[in-house]
Amino acid sequence: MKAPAFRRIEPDARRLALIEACARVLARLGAAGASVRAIAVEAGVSPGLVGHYFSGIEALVAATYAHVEERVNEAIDRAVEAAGPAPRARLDAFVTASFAPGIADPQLLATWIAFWSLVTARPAIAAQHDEQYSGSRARLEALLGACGIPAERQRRDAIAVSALVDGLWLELCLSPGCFTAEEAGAIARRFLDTLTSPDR
Amino acid sequence: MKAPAFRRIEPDARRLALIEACARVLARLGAAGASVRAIAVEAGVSPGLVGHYFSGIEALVAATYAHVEERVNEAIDRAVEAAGPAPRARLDAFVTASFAPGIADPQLLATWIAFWSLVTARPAIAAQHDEQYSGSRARLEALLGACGIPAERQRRDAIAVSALVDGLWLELCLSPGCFTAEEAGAIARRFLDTLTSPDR
DNA sequence: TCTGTTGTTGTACGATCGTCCAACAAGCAA
DNA sequence: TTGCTTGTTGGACGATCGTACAACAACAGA
Repeated sequence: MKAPAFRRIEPDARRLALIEACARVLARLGAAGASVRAIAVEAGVSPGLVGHYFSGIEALVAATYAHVEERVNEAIDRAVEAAGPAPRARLDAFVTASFAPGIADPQLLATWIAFWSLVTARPAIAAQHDEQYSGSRARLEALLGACGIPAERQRRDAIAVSALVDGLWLELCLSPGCFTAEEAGAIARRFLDTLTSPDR
Repeated sequence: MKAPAFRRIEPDARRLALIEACARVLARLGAAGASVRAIAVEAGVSPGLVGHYFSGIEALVAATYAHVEERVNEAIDRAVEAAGPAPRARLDAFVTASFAPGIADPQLLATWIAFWSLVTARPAIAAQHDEQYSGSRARLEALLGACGIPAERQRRDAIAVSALVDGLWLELCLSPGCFTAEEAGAIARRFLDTLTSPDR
């Protein structure tokens, strides 16, 4: 009576395990270290299994980006809901959560970099990026609309807020010592003041 | 009488030639394609020469980033100078030039991505990034100061403008079809309006 | 218990990677 | 012209990459 050499698990669960292993490897070793073998070791499976669930390493990276971005969005949404019903408080919670520990994190940046490096060359991945970006912007437009931003300004302002938050997030990940998450949040909230001010 | 098999050139010129070849390869093949051999072919030299001028491929990428960023800064500075003496016009020229063709360019993004992927893991490269970022921010602070931004607000506002411009620039490179360079410039100039408005 | 399905293994393969270094030759000084 | 310095070559080297595939075994159903 010996222990089984491996366990079969549901395909969706295995896919998820590989995605999460990929995210951990990206966080630990960076974009350059995310090889099929390293990911397989992290997931506790053999290298061949990666090819069984994903058409290639690029597809796994793209799926990992989609999964990590979804988790980030969930965390931000929870912060927005926790802020209560006041539209402006919800908008503030959105930007504050974007710089919270675990979100503005150098280890997360590696996943974004690995994905960005594929966007230019692979049309399918560029389409995925466009889709995720427009989804993120739509949620921001809804928050802005609730604050009284007129419909014809929502697109432009959502692009602006998104760019400001992303730029601050990126710099916070690249040089964590340059300015703090609190400063980033204060800068972003001050920008929201100018957008929601009634005299514009 | 036969043509020489190769030409000796001044070390600084050879270094520059390798850096420019690296930039072209990054633009054409992306971060993943920037191998020693591909760069050597692009420069018209043998692969061994790369190791003779740079301690490794990472050092060449770092030098390439520094060089490309300097060229970008020069182009922006030229635009600022061409705007004349009016401080606000110079500030507008700064952001407008940041989205000009050849600056907001997907081909340039590959150089930034290749560099960013090294920042987290390599302390020396992180230090280089901090230095280049603070230099870029200092020039922005000077432009803001000339517009009447008080000294105690210059650091915060420069961080904000830099983040907004970088965020717009990044998205413009990743999805060129999502919004235009003109829209990005308009968004950034509108933000400058709020900063330079006398009532704040 | 036995059988069939298929998730999983482990390796082999060719390609490509970064680095290294002995040999070569271009160009300057004598 | 000759000799010396050293920029440059080009291949060898081991490591690692992504992918493919035949064989194996876990597990459900009979």
